[in-house]
Amino acid sequence: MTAGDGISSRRTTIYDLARIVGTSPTAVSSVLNGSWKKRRISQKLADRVLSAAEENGYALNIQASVLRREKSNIVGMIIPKYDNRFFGAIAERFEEAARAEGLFPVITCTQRDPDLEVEAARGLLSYQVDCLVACGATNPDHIAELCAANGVATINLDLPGGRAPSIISDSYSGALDLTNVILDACERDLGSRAPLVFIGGRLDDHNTKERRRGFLDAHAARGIEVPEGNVLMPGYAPEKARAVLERMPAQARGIFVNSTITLEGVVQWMQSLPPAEAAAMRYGSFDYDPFGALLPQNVGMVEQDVPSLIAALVARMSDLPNAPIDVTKVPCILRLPQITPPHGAPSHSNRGMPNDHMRS
Amino acid sequence: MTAGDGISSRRTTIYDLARIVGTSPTAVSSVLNGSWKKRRISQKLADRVLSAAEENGYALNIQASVLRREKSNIVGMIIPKYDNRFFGAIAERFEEAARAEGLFPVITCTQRDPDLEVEAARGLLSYQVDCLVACGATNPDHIAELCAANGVATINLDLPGGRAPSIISDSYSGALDLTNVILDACERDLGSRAPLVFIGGRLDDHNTKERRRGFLDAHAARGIEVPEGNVLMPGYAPEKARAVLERMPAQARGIFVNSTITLEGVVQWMQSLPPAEAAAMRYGSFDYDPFGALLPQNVGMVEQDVPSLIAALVARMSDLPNAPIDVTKVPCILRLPQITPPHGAPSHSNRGMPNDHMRS
DNA sequence: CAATTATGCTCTATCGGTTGAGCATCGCAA
DNA sequence: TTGCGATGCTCAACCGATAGAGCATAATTG
Repeated sequence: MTAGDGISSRRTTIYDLARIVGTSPTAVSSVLNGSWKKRRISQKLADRVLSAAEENGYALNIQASVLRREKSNIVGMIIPKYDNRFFGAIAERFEEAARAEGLFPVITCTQRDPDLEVEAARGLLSYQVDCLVACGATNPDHIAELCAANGVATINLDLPGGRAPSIISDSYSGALDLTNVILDACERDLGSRAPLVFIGGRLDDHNTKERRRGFLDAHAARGIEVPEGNVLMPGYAPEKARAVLERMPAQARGIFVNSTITLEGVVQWMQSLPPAEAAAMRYGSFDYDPFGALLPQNVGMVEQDVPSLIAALVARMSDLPNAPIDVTKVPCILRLPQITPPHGAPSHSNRGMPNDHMRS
Repeated sequence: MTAGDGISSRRTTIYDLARIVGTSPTAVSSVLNGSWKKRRISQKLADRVLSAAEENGYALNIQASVLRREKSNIVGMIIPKYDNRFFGAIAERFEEAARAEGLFPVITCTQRDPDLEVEAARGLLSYQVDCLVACGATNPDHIAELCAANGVATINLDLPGGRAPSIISDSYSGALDLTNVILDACERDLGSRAPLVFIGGRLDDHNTKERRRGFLDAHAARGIEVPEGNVLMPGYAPEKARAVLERMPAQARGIFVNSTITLEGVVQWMQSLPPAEAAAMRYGSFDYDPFGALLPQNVGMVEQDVPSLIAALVARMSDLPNAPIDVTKVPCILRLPQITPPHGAPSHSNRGMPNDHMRS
């Protein structure tokens, strides 16, 4: 393309191209959006239009295009944070999947702020999104209502709602597995059969509720009773976790951590213990983090299967708006610590070792 | 608002509201966009319009609005990945800052793929962005040309370019500091004055070039010569790092890691060493990761100052399009390992301990 | 009381692309 | 030579919001 002179006052439009090529704006439009075959434009004219567009660095004005069309092909997502691997992966995969479907993804981050969530949703509605994905929303039903009022379909991701189809991880089974792994490690490494401590989240949060249920059931299956004081749910923040851990039951040896964010606080707390005391502890955490997985007393992480979550999401999106209001549960992946192989030997593989499912 | 019946065929427009309230679309529009005072609409009518909008769940059609206006108030950003703390924080803070300025941010992730970068930039141009931020772009000048051809201003973030203002971290000074920290630790803990190993990145990458320069200068200032084989730049991927580390110079005790992504590979490799051998190593890394910071032999991380980077970015954005094509360097923050306090004592604070600059 | 100003609103064109309808021209068969 | 479909393109309306111009009516001034 010719390098813009930097002060090219106006952007190139189909009217400019029409004048340059010597044809009508309609012909230009149909060539550029691919409907020219149907509209019986000659190959010759199409070629001329395309090369003129190239030469002039033409970029479609989506605003005008969407304004006229019935579907925008824009799909929106609200997401709480970008600061952990789970949500980061969700955002990346969602963008990838949307593009593969010929859709344009717009993601916006709501900082776990309920007001910002609604504001962000309204913002995306302004973009005429065909569909809005509410990921980890504190009040998915409110979002769903707002969208319904505008005739826009919604899907809930990560946290379920009652007014739209939901795609979530099977937190219960994941928690059951993780609890068993930690209990096994405590018995094997430390000879302890004491109940674990559950830390992080809030009881009004669906995932926390399910994970707590799995945690308790795993104990029950072994006939281990869990005192109420062993379940600590002060939210997700690391500082909160550190604070409540100061009052942790003395005999506890194993910790079930509800999220990697909370895990930060747990690890900080553990590093403040005398080394011998810290060495006599084991923990496992929900959500996967590559560095978190490498920390000394970590005996397992439950990774949410992001590619499958997104695949389920895309499948539901194609059914919209007639999709049933149901909940799809996607199994989690249990990641066990990599067995450190003898030096120089090929790295020994076990289920879910740290290199699976990583960067594509 | 009245709960949508789910089949509300069309979205509410200003024409609907005008009919409901019994006034003109112009009046409705001016009330909703705030220009009603200037247009001498009465408070009474404004109130009626606002409550009708509320009741009908009205959401502005940005497409139509932007189409008519001269400025879109949309700012775009392309970013390579969401999978580490640095880019995650950049995305979050950028959204926050843009909203605070009354702008609408649209971020799109390019997977470090040069073609996708251009495609994504073109996509954002379609949205009539007023300004496009190219963050960590492999070819910022290409993006800048594309934008110039459309009369859109660009700013480079993280990696500099020659055709637009650039905001980057002061990699050289950060690398100098980090190298000194690692050298000190090797001497103090291991009694070693051997040159460090530099790992990660590519020499055609500006940040890598600057960090390598700081790395070499820190050695030179101590009169330590660095053999060429100590500088390993096989890209950023963890597997690449692991592969080249197999051929690491035998006498090396300290490693300068160019990014947290590369650090993943370094730590995996180190865990494959016999424990005694691993214990006799120290490393430090560019970019901060809360879990990475807590790993045993980590003696320091250099955190890029995201809030300051974004502040500088916003400052430049307000100068556009007349901003000079210059490079703004923002100092990095050196994060040293937290001194583990005696059990029960209040946590001892040193420069850049893990809780500074974290979640707001 | 006429002239002026202020108040409160409406009309109309417009942004750029899309879509259905329409209009020439050409080739070919009857 | 007329008729008819196929080919290749253009016209005009429209999507929803906005901005400038305009036009009543009410309030104020000389």
